Amino acid sequence: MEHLRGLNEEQRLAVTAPLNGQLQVIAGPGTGKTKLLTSRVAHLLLTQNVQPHQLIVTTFTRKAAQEMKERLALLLEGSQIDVSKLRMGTFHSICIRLLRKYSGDMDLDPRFTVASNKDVDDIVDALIGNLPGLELPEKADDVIRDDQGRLSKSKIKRAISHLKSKALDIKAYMESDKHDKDLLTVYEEYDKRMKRQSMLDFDDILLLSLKLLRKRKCLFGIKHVLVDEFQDTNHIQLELINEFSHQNEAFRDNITVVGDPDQSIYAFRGAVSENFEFMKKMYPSCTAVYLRENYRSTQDVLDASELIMKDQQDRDSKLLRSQYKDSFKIVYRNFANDFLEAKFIAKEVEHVISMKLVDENDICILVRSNYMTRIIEKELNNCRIKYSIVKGRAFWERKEISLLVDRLRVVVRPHDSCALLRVLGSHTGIGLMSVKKIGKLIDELHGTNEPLRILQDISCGNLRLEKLQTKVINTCKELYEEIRDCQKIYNRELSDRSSLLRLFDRVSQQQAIQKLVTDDEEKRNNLSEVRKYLEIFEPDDIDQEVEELTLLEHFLNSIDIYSPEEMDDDDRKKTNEPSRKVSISTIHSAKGLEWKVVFVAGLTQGKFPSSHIDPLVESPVKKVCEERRVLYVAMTRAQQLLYVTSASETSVLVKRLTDNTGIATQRQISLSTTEKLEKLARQIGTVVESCESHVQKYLSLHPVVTPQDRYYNKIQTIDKAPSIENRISYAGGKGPKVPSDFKLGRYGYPRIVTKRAVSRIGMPEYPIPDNAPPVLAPTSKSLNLPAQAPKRRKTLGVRRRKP
DNA sequence: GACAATCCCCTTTTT
DNA sequence: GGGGATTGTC
Ligand SMILES: Nc1ncnc2c1ncn2[C@@H]1O[C@H](COP(=O)(O)OP(=O)(O)OP(=O)(O)O)[C@@H](O)[C@H]1O
Ligand SMILES: [Mg+2]
Repeated sequence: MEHLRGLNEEQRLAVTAPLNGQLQVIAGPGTGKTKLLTSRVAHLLLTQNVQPHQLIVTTFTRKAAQEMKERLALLLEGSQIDVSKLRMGTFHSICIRLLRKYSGDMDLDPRFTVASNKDVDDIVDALIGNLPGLELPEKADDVIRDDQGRLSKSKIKRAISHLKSKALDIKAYMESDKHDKDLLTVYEEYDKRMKRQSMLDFDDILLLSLKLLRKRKCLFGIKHVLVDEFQDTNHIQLELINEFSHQNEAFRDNITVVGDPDQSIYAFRGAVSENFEFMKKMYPSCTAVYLRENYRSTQDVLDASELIMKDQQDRDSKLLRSQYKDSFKIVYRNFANDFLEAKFIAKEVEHVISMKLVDENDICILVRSNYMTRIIEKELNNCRIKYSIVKGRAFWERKEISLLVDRLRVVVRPHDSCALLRVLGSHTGIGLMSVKKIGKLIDELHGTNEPLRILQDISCGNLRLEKLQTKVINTCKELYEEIRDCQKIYNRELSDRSSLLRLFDRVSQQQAIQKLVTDDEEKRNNLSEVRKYLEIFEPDDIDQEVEELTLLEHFLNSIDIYSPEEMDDDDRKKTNEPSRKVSISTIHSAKGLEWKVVFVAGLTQGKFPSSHIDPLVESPVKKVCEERRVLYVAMTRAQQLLYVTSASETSVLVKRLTDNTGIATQRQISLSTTEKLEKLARQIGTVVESCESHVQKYLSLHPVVTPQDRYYNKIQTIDKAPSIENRISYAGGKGPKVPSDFKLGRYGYPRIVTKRAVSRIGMPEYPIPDNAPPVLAPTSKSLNLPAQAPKRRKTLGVRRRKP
């Protein structure tokens, strides 16, 4: 029984549970739930006479699905079983395939497109503009309005998504007695626009699939349904799980779910960990398995994480046992500002890599929100550390890429007004107003005319729009002709790969794209990535049987399902050179993953927990509980070394780390003595040469900074100047350019900050390198500072330790 | 009045 | 990376 190897007693019990029946595995992080689920799939395939296509396995991300497939392939080696036939993926990707195949049953355009975030944004913006009558100050702050009574884009999006995740379509919502009339109007407008463009949003995909499966047993062969990360399923997903398991009368109600209520972090999307209880009520015969052994982390990581959760109400403490012999104290450290925090992380990463304790792939830096990655990127760049930002679909949402994709969409999707309007807006000479006007026109005339036709009418003067400048009309004409040109290059008859590549080349030569790409190597590289992808892209088997779509259409559809990481992987297999990169990720997308070294950055009051309040959906207390779980998930990603850092004011979430002595230190003790370092290396399984010198280097890495040092390197504050610390230290942004003659500080740090910045993050403090030459103190006058440097000596940050 | 360019500030989390 | 305000230009 090869597939049962490497499992403990309890895990084995779960893996070999009967094919028929329901099973819940409820256990903490790193206890091997995902491993168990993978083994169970193998077990069912190998010993229970189950074919791959008779199983549904849902994972939380596409990456997780990919990983599970790879592990399964290993477990099933030599067995003739074709892993690719498994229905494995996220709920969404499984359902998209289903809907394409059975679109006929749902009266659905089989060539439907999945609306991107941008599409949804544009649609909601347009409908807000179309419903000026709904701006009602007296209804300020309701479910769809902001504090001034205007319709709010984000609120509308959330409200609609919320309805759909409770399986309320327009009809059902209308019939519910406590519906909001205005929300209903907005909902209808939204739906109208989506339908017109044959678009489905993420919630539609689940909702329609549920309806489909209830109407017709499309998945009649399914014998068992397996679900990972069950604590983050929402109402409609639980319904889907049920429906999946009702498709085959001979094998009804066969479900295995695994998860951990403490790791439920998607409440904002309707996830309810109570689904464990709901499921138990639905299936009283459901059995449960609990696991205690943790195979991922050291005991210190587990203890610190558990300590954080002590504040959690309604929770039994969960004592996990680490399987590691040696354990190392976690690091918690606060910095004066986020700039220094990022610098510390970069230095630390550089150190552990340079001593060959771990390599880049063993390291991850976790943050609460996406924007926090920028400052860290910048510092890693400074240290020439290779990194990659983990974010599934983000590649396709980059400016240059999405513009290209929009232009491709326009060529083959005649109803796609979202893409057309964005393409239009990308031309110089056409501004917001013109786009809005034309958008409105498309809205009004859609019944009889395709968007492209309307563009044509505008460009040849058939449709006269008031106050539309001739400049705009000319641009429309240009665009129209260009699109026609493209359609000559690529169409139903000319849909081979070389035509597609020719189309790509034509489109990427276009001015708006060229303007973005010149002077920006990264953007250029991104575009050639896409071209490379087009060269090798093959539609999925499953998708191929669906419809006679052209290659380009298949490609556009695949964007909804595949992440660029997979592109990257293909690439890597080809060139056969493993790319080593530090991961930077939000905590939410790091779910289920693990690294030897983990940094959790940005535990700063107001940022994490985010000061964002959403009293309409959750109570503030619940919100903090969820944020605490987010931190718990983050910390439990670590196998050996865990760092938690913050800037300026410390988050309430980590109070216990600072209050309790002996939990966290300010730098890694395991890197600070030869003996500990050797132990650590042994546990990791690497060989570190000359530990002694690395320890010495580590001790000097974060030098003690005296107040005098800080004083001499003090920052000049001025009233109105570019907020340099933003501009220099953050990648991107469209703020003021740093003047070319801008003086950097003595040590390469910015010396001028705005008063506003100082009030926000406090006066920056920069460490002085050991080899810094002496500096003459500037006069207090020139610095606008008190005449005397602070006298009291206080060690900042690191305390010297006895060797 | 429409548009582009510039500056300042803020930024939840994802399929 | 973008929303919003402001300014200068056509
Ligand atoms: N019985 C075991 N013996 C040795 N290693 C194990 C065992 N079970 C799991 N592991 C290892 O422990 C690590 C964590 O396992 P896994 O990812 O399955 O945990 P999990 O419960 O799914 O965690 P999470 O809640 O974070 O998703 C993996 O590296 C896995 O290979
Ligand atoms: Mg897991």
